Amino acid sequence: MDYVRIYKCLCSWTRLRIVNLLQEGPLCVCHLGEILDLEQPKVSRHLKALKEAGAVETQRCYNWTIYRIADRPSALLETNLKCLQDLRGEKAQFRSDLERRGELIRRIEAAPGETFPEAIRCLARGSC
Amino acid sequence: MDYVRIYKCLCSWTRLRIVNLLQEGPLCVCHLGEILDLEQPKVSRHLKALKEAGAVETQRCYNWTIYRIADRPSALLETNLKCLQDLRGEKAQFRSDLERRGELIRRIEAAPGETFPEAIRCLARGSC
DNA sequence: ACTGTATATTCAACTAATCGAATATACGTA
DNA sequence: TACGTATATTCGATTAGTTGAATATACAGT
Repeated sequence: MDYVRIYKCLCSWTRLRIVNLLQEGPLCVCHLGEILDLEQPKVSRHLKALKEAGAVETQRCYNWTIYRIADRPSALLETNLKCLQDLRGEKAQFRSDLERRGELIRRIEAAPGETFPEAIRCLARGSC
Repeated sequence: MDYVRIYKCLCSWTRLRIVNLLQEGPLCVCHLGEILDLEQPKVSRHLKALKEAGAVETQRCYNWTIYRIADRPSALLETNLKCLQDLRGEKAQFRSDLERRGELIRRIEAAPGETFPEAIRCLARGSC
């Protein structure tokens, strides 16, 4: 795998925040956008870079594209994913992003069926 | 330490080659340039990026600036330096750069005093 | 002081990355 | 079929990174 491409995909703060969030569990594009407070096309483009470097994988679920950390990353990627996970407590923004993720998921789980389709709720549970 | 800056300094193939070489031992700018076949200002600028990210340190020795891997890198840097070292056999260019480094050092050690001042020879031995 | 060697910096040109805005595509549903 | 939602892509503008060429600085030796 191309080392430079891997490092390039990791040298954006937004993408590091995305990686941090996905290490906690899969998310769809719109939820990432909501947590990070970024417009959808922006999130999409960053996710594309991460995918092309092999850091994340996608799964289609109804209308949603669910992004998750790649389950068999290259050695260099795996090392960095693990290191970032170990360091996630060091960065205030990493912690607050994870807080927001928790709030979002609780909100989805508590909401009535019409607000969030069942699919998105099973995603929140990680069973999708 | 700033994660993005660290990844930025690692996302250039030239800088990865420099790191690979320095992991084997310290080198001055002109020897790096000779091994990599790059002009001196180019090497200097790449080294600056590595230094600003905390990956390398400098030591002045007569006319030469000797660059070496930082001896107390941040956790993220240390992880990556170690990982790159483990992977140095995977990249043909890493291997051939190390070959060229070996040839250069043998040449310095064998050369008569006028060709290479004593300082540069003690550098080659790592005793400078 | 001057010379020579090693290294660092500046500058403008070029290339790559990022962005907002708009649009296109995919897909389930009525 | 048309519609709505979620996601992806294109476009031109802006910004950041890299480059070659030239020049500046640092320093040992004369």
